Amino acid sequence: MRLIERALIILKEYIDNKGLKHSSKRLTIVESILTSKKHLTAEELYTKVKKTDKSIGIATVYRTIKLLADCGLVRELRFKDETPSYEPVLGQYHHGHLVCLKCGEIKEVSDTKTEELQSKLAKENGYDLQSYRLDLFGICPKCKAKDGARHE
Amino acid sequence: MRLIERALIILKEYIDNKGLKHSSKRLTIVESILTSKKHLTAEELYTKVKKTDKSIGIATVYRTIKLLADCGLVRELRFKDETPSYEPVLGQYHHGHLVCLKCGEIKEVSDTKTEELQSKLAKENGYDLQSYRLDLFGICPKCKAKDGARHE
DNA sequence: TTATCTGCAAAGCCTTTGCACTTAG
DNA sequence: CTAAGTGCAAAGGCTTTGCAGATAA
Repeated sequence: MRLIERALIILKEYIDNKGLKHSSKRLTIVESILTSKKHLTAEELYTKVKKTDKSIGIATVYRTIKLLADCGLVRELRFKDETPSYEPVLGQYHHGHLVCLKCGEIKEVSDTKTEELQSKLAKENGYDLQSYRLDLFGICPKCKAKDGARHE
Repeated sequence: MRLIERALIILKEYIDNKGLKHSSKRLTIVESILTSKKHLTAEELYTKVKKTDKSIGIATVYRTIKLLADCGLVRELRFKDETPSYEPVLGQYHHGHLVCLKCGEIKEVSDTKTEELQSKLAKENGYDLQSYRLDLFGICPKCKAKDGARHE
């Protein structure tokens, strides 16, 4: 399954970059959530994970979820009055652009929170989100400095 | 301020319909949150409310927030790893587009939360946001039904 | 060996709830 | 008068954290 392999590579790089270590328990949890077709709460993931490795504790599940969220492989969903749940973010291609109206500079930005809302927004309308385009138009810091000439 | 008056009418109707009662404490809390320019956490609202009526307890703040959420006058925001906060939903009008990749249908969607995040996103990068474009691409419910070819 | 990883259980945080009293209708 | 509203403090539910032992590099 290519998407998952790619995700595992991303994770590996993240772990290596941060000087963290690999572990089989973590891998079990990662695979459990990445192969899930639906979002899972921490408890549900914990239950699922235990089927593979009964010795895993829920603290590790939480720690792994946080790790995955940090490297962008999982995102947290919160529905009204519900326990938060987590869903894998696989081959989805997401980023937006920040465009300076003065100098035309274009900067790529990505933001999990924004994505999350977009996905939710689509879902609320019954759509399956496949991709999005987000363009933010404004004045970049450099031009502000030149222009405003009075604030930072 | 017309928007707030309208909100108070909505609330009154909600209360009357449900056979609930009016109370000055509740009104204080409602006014505090509806006139807030930014979203507030329960604690922040509690603090604000206390300036008007020191005898209000935080439990009532929570109860009132829930009431307002139920009648659609306030919505909950949850940013990653942050305490939930609440923002008034008044006459705001913001929108992006939901575009169906199959049939091309374009639907306007509006969402304050998304806009707020966009503004935040721009800010994080040092930009002053002036406008934005948000297009979400996916498959609309109708096309999903047709395609699946085995449902509908 | 050293820093990270883990399970466990305790601690934390935010929110809800039970109770007795107050108050609107 | 009756049912809803409220403050207070206790109870809950979900997450995080301290610790000591296990483990990757």
